[in-house]
Amino acid sequence: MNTRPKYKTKQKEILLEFLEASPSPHITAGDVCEYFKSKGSPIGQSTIYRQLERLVDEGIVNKYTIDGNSPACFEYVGEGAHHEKETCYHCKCEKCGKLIHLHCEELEEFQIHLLQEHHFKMDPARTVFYGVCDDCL
Amino acid sequence: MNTRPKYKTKQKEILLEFLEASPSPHITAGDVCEYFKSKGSPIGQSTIYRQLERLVDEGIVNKYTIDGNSPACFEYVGEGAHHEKETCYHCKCEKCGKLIHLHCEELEEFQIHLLQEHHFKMDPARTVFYGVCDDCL
DNA sequence: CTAAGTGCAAAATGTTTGCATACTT
DNA sequence: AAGTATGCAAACATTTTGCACTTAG
Repeated sequence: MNTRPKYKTKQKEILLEFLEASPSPHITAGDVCEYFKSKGSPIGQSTIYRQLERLVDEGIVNKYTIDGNSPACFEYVGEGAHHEKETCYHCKCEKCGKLIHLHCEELEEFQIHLLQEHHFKMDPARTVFYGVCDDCL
Repeated sequence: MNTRPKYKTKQKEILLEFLEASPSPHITAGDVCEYFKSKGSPIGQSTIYRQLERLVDEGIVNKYTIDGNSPACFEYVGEGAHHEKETCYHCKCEKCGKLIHLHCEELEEFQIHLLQEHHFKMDPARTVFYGVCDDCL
């Protein structure tokens, strides 16, 4: 986990710029690669993966694992936003495969309950609720 | 998702037997393959994957995604799990891998909230909370 | 100059698939 | 006989890695 950046590079800069400009929680590494490829590949694929991983370590970007086989999703949250931004939770429909992301006060409360009563610190970025969505019910 | 079994095969039978005998929540498809390979390969890899997937659909086996890159874990829960025992929820520690089973009133309430406010019917048998356990905190 | 970062192509990983064969009913 | 399931090996998709090269400090 020794991933503190030492040098400031062009690649890192434009990657961050891009993420900041498209703060979707559902950007995959592949999406990023594709985007930059279409722009004349100013960043290579390995660098994208490596920088993304680093940004996750730094807490500037969140990584969500929706399901084991699909690619991981990344969400830009920014430097300062650690406490300001609401956590994004995920529900995945087992019927149609749709991914729902939601912000939920009750869930945040439950998380606290889980920690206080069950001594388990849940990680919302890794936890996905499986079930059946509205449309499929 | 048409995966209801039609024929009863030898392979399916011994796979189920094996899972039932080792009800660990940390068995991966690879583990199963390895095991059967060491037994003279009475089941091929594709069959293992295909049957496992089917068992998950049938609710006889649970599948956990620990993190996008590591292999999925399977847990035998058996036929009866669907037909209402007490609802059991799972928390999985990302540090030590421990699986915690818990019964929780708040969580059941939250489930109702999820259904009523967010129109999502969560399936507790398939949902695992990932985070960090007491010991590892 | 040195350490850190990059890019390529190749490897690793875990899982799925096409197709001919074999088994269930 | 007809419909399923199997096994192999090859295909896949995503991510990681080895190594020579470039760049920031």
